[in-house]
Amino acid sequence: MQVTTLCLGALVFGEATGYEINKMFEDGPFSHFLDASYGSIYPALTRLTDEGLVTCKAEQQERRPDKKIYALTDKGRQSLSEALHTPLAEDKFRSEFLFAVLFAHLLPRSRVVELVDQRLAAMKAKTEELAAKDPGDTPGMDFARLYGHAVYSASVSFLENNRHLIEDIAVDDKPQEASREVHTHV
Amino acid sequence: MQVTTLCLGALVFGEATGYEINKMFEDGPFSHFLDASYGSIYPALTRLTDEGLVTCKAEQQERRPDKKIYALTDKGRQSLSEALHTPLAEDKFRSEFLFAVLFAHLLPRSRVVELVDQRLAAMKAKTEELAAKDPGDTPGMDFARLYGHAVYSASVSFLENNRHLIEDIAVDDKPQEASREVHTHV
DNA sequence: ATTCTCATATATCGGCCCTATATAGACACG
DNA sequence: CGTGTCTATATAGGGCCGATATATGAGAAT
Repeated sequence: MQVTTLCLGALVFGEATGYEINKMFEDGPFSHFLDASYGSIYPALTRLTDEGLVTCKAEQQERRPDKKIYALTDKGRQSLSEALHTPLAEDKFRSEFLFAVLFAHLLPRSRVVELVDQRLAAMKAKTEELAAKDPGDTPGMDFARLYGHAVYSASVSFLENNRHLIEDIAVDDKPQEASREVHTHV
Repeated sequence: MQVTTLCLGALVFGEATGYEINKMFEDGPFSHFLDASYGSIYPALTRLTDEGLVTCKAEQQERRPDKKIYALTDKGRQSLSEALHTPLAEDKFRSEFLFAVLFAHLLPRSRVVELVDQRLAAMKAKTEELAAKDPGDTPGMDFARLYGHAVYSASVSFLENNRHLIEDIAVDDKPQEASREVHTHV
């Protein structure tokens, strides 16, 4: 699914600028399971305008570059609908953490512990973030939020209960490093 | 983290050809949380060879193109270690299913049900796949497998318990479509 | 018997996309 | 009064995926 389609989706929720669409992917309702950035959003909006799937009205601002406000056309709405009726791609999941875990036996224990701690903190933050119900959310957003919450909760539980599995296969911290640290403290 | 680093990781488990490395991402131990394809793997291996991070010995085969077997050098092993000691990128998760769910109120109920069914089937397949312990797996792979199993299980449970939330906001199937189907049956 | 598909194996092209950067004014904080 | 952050658009460079090309052998289907 291309960024153009994602932009059409973003505009279902109302007209918006490229900047605002970017925020939806960065911080907003899409941020947890989609990504797109300026480098793809602006060209996408230009293409969509050329193809008549969105309209673009430039709002003149004093001493500022024009704000370009994009809105869906009927053709655009129909195009999105078609995309949602064709087979969807499977979820893509990419985790450098799990990649690193594969080499836990090559890493000092302190590094593995650090990685798990960082990840656990990030996961807990996400869980909390997704626990808060926003009254402005649509039912679809609500479902996605609850889904994410369920998955992140499971993730946190697993990590807490099983972190020892990889921490115990990591190698002991190098003696010279440990002693160096001690010395600086003493 | 670039594909070059991923290739270094793949070669920790033993020497391999580009084709075999691709399989590790396609079907093998990496497939659940990483991806890379020919278009990036072959150029990566060339770059790594040029930089002395891997060696390449060509094994001549009768009536076949040479098989190029790559192996890690000490420099390569060190480079991987360095990569694992620098801050890792956060997990990336991309789900067209959740994107589609945001527009459940614009889709016919039958389509939403279909999407959930497909996804549930895919998730269950993954869960089963990850339930099987392979004696050849390293402890790191085992951890990653169990992690995936926990997350996918939670995902299946959530979907089964909450699918009604989005199915109930979908619009009724269009009368003319429904009646058309009925007519063809009658 | 023959055809078709799948598996082995390498490699590249086109196009999409991310990262980083440039530009520029408003506003707040110290 | 500088520094950083927010609004807002845009592009260049480079990385990566998907599709395709090339060869051949094995096994399945017809």
